[in-house]
Amino acid sequence: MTYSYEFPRPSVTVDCVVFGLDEGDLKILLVKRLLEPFRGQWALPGGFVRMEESLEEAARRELEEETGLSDLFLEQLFTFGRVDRDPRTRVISVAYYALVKMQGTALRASGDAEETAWFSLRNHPQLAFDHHEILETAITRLKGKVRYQPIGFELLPTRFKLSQLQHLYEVVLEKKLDKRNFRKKIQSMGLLIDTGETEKQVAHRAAKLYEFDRAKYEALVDRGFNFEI
Amino acid sequence: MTYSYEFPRPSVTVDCVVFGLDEGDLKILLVKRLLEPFRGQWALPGGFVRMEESLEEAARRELEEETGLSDLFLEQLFTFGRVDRDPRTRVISVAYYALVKMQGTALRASGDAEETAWFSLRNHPQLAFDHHEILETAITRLKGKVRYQPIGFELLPTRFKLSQLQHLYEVVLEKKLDKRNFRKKIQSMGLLIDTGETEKQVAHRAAKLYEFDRAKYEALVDRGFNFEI
DNA sequence: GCAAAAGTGTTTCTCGTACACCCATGG
DNA sequence: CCATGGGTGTACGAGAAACACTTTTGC
Repeated sequence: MTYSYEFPRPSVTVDCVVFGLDEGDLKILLVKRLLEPFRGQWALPGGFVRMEESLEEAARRELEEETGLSDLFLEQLFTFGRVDRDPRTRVISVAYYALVKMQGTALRASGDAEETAWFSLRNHPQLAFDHHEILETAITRLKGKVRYQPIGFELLPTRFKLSQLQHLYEVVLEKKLDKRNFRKKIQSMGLLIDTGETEKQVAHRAAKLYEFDRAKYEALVDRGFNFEI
Repeated sequence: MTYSYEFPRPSVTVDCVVFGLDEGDLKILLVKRLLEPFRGQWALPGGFVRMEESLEEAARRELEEETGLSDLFLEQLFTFGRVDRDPRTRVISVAYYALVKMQGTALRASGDAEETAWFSLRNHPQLAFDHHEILETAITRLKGKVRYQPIGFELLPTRFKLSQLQHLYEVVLEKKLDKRNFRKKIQSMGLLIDTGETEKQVAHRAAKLYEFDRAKYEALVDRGFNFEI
């Protein structure tokens, strides 16, 4: 081994911003820390990257350990490396963001988390480390990306109503959308499968339920299609 | 210190994809490695992150040391962390991409680089490590970003002709653009300063020279303006 | 006077936007 | 029968796309 690999090494962690949609309210998942530093404070789920796993594997493992969540949409966000971002030693954090179908998903706190809970996006406790900055970066990314890639569906149940889809965009983009124009646009893409089902037992006309047609989307992308809301 | 900081630590490097525009041809900057592994092979400029510098500082320092370039547009790209991406030990690389005004910029090889040179984007030597993957990621990012942010100007001299600007977009986006429509669109944004100067000594009608109006762009962004080509 | 690049307007068509009423269902 | 959310069409205007000729300059 040459000299170069013997530079002092920073610690490397992954941290995850997990978004969920709860009856039209955008939420994030936080864990209460069991360990120092910031013991007892709320923070993003995350932890140290092990030598035998990739960064994404580390993120998925930590999410599973601390919150019980698995199989969710996960994408790398940004790597945070300010020298003093951890009060004890040099720690570089590779941040990810995740989207989860909240309805019917139970949380389980364990690992380095004392407690796990969902918080409303604009009403959450103060966060440990520079996690507030990570969160802001994730929100910006989500708002930017949701318009150009069909990732919003990751926040909805597999079968959903058009009004749920519209509401999702309204919440994420923070602006009202016109119902007829929204429906016209989304339907014209031809990416929704009409399941033939409707909602049940509602005190008004029952809505049709749709599914996102992932296979068709991927075929269209190959032909140069660009999703855009 | 708690147990957690005593996990084995990976090495952390930064690697930079440096783009330049040379008479209408998109180029990247490579260095020939002085050290093992991959000694004598071409690679992206980069190196180990030191404990007392941030990631971006590390990227700028390595670029300065290995190529002599400073003060260029630099933005974080992606972090590569496959377990076996370095044959010797675990190395996580935070990749950046940079844009440089090539005309009038001289290179200087030093540091861990035996030699430094520009290569045409689609005709370059095989690269060390997973640097080919990093390069492809950078190209995709550049193509995606150049249409929505005025970063193309970073590749042109401070004063430029409209035809140079159009040519830049044609090269990066890999498609021909209509001259009249391009000029109409770019001029309608009101972000170009007419310097009153023209090119000199050319065997045809002399072109007007423009500068990008960064201050005005930033003011417009604050009012919700979106750059788009 | 010719080669070479600069510069310039109009028409057509697509797509985004604005906008209001009837329908189905449960209580 | 009423409250609640579901579902539908059209007219207008802005901006994208297509397209060809004249101007300036050096040699």
